[in-house]
Amino acid sequence: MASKTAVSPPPAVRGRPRSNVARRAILDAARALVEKGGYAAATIEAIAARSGVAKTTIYRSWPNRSALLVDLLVELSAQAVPPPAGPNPLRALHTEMRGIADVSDDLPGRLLMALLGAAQHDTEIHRELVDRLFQVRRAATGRVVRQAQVEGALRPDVSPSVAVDLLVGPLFFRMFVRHEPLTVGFADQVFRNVLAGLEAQPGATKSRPPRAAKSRRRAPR
Amino acid sequence: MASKTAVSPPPAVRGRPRSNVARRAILDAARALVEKGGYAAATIEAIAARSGVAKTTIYRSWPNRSALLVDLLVELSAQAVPPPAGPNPLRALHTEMRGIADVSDDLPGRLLMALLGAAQHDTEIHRELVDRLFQVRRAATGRVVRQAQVEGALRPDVSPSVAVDLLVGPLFFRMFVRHEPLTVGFADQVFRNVLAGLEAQPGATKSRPPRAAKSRRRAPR
Amino acid sequence: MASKTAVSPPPAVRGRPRSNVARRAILDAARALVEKGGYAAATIEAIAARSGVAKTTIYRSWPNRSALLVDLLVELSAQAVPPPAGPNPLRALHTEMRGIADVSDDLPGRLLMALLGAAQHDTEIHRELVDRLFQVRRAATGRVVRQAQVEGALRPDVSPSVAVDLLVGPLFFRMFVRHEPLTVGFADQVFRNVLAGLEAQPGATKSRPPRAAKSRRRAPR
Amino acid sequence: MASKTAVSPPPAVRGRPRSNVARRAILDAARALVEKGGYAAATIEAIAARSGVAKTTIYRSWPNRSALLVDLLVELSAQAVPPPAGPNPLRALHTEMRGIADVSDDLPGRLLMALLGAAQHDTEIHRELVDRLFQVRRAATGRVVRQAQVEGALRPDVSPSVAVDLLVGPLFFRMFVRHEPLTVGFADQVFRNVLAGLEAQPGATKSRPPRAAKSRRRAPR
DNA sequence: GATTAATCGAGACGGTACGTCATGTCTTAGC
DNA sequence: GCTAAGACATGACGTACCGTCTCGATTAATC
Repeated sequence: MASKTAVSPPPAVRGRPRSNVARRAILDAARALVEKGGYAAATIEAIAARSGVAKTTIYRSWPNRSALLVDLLVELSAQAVPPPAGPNPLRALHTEMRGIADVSDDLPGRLLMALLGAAQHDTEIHRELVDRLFQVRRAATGRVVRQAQVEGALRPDVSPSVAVDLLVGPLFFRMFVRHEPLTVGFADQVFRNVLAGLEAQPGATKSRPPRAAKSRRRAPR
Repeated sequence: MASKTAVSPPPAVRGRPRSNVARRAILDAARALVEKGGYAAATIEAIAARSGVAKTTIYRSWPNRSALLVDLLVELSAQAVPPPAGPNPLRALHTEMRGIADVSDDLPGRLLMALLGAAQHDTEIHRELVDRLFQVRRAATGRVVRQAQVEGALRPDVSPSVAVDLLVGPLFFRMFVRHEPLTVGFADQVFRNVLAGLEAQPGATKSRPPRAAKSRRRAPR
Repeated sequence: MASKTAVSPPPAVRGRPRSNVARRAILDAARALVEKGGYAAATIEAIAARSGVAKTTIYRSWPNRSALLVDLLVELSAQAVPPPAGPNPLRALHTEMRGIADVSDDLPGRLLMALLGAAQHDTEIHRELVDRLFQVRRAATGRVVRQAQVEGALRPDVSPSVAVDLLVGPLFFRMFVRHEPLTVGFADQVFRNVLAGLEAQPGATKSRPPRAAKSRRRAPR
Repeated sequence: MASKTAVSPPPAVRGRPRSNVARRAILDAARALVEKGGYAAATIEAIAARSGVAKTTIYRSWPNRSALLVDLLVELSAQAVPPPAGPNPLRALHTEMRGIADVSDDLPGRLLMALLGAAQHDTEIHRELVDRLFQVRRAATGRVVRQAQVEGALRPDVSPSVAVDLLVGPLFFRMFVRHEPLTVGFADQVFRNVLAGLEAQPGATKSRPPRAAKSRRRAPR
């Protein structure tokens, strides 16, 4: 003990380590429950029962069921939609949108919807989702937009953040608000029509009549 | 008696009619609770306690608290954002989007978010929201888009349904997914940039004077 | 409907005539409900539903369901066990005890048990039972005992009230406390053995043939 | 450890043990409520409120309030009327009857009456009462009767079970059916008069002429 | 190899809210 | 006028999960 305090703080993990077996069993049980009964079925109680794990063990690793499910979602989505990449930024954006449409009806998509729903009542869940899912992805997509602007493929006067909202907003709207199937065809339409408004004009690259821009940009009120 | 059987059976409301006093008290209590404690605070139990009404009376009129809150929302939003109208369709669309941004942080907006959240777990709520709120409004907005297409202000080859998604999708995305303040400025940016992709090309179809575009883009109000 | 008023005797009385019809329907419904679901099934609500009568109508005639059921019981028991009668008082007593055993498992018996049970929590029911059922019968039985004493068949130094308790107490005890079948054989045993203690001693007062006492004690069956 | 595996697996009480503090608080609260408001006042809700215990905790130990109250009654009666004992069986019986009369108006007596009432509607309660209260006591009393028969103090041709019914039946009848005070004087009268019929005849022991019995045995009607 | 400390399962605990049931009172419309 | 229908306040029911808290029994790293 003397040596322990004397030397630099060694990791010194005392006691029995957390069981990976338990962790896996918990996440698997949660996944199965969400799959067949939706978010509502994945109660801590049910997860514990199904995984053969004590509630205590769950609460030792997660503060509540939403945190657990966010973990599950992160795990699932990591292997679902890879972040946008490739030499052609516009194509990368298009690919990503189609990817979103693709998984929207699978488990990760439905789980995301459920968690986004819960996030409306629970700030903590929202923060978790933002920190662990949205932020990374959004930043990546934003960078692709920025690159397209640099290359002259997109108008540079639109903030990448707004551009991303324009592209993915309609997709989420369909899923989340309208609860309608998110087809690849719809993703294509959104991509095409939004791009039409964002693309740099054929002849005019970066210079656009300032006056028009002004009036367009004028804040009403 | 003859007349009764002769004519169609009158509704013949039997028994003691529902009390409007109770209904008002319930909705008012729900509103107050949502206002100060959010959706989570508006439990049936709390609503009953605050309104001085028996739980059974609430359950007699609504199957669960979400149905009740949808009723409340319908009531509130009726007086909040009027459906798009006016001679100039583009201006009407713009006005509507600004209206949405305007109320997004008020009670109706927050309540809508909460209910949309609950709708992710409860099909019934979703159906209610669609039937009693979205459908009417969406149809109205769709008609305005269609009119703009007829007048040659918007490209006719984009389905009005998709156009509406492009316009309002980003707004909901901000509110619902990103939980960021929905400013009028943002609504303007969305409107402007989406329009840029949707409006009829200058020399293309119906030939509309470019200058007109300017005024069209001017913020209403 | 025209035929209805045309044919059947037009009671034509506006308010009241329904009264007796309703009363019968109520009691019949109550009886049916008790028969198939026991006391617990005969709620005012259920009786109203089954009889097609409004709850109000029931409450106009009875203060609560127990009062109603006491009425039903009185009706039923009137035709079940007639009060003790006959020239030979001892035989009358014996007959009555056998009568009680006989009906103990029929509807009146079971209903009585249920009401006696409810009477433990509800003074009102108890008073009703006493006033409308027990008192009359008990008085009659007491008179028979008294007569037997006068005739010299029973010892005169035992209060008739106590004698009645000795005779019927064990019967009720079996039914009520032990919930065991009340056979005629058991009634006989009780009668015989209690009588052995109550009857006048052979040579004592009115001189009864000793042999009778002996035989009386023989166990039947 | 060796011994543990060697021997049969011990009961192995898993999980957190039931709290005796909670149990005591619950029973005490129940007792207090019964004391001042009768059986009706001792609702689960009220017991929970008064004892500061959660309803769930109560339901974890008892299926319903009657089961709880039976437990309370067992506890109370254990210290109230001790089972009959002593060298002289007749005196023991007499003492027991006086004991019953003694406590009949105290809490255990009133509680027993209430539970017997509830038992008329609820088989489960009845079974509990029989198993945990009546059976033991009845067996003890029966043994005393048997002993008295062996000693020649009581006629041997009467089943002890019937004898017990004859002795205590009238007491319960008074309490339960007539709701009249159970005095020691009444207990004495019952004892004396029943004994008069059960006592072995001075000279006559077991021989009784079978023939006379027939006519008297005839079923009246 | 013994000590030790955090893990594990199990399940009891105080809570909150749920949705249901029956009570007895009341308020309508209808005949 | 009384009836049927049914809304109403009340109060208790029994259930579901929540997140926390004991328990005794395992582990593995440290001593």
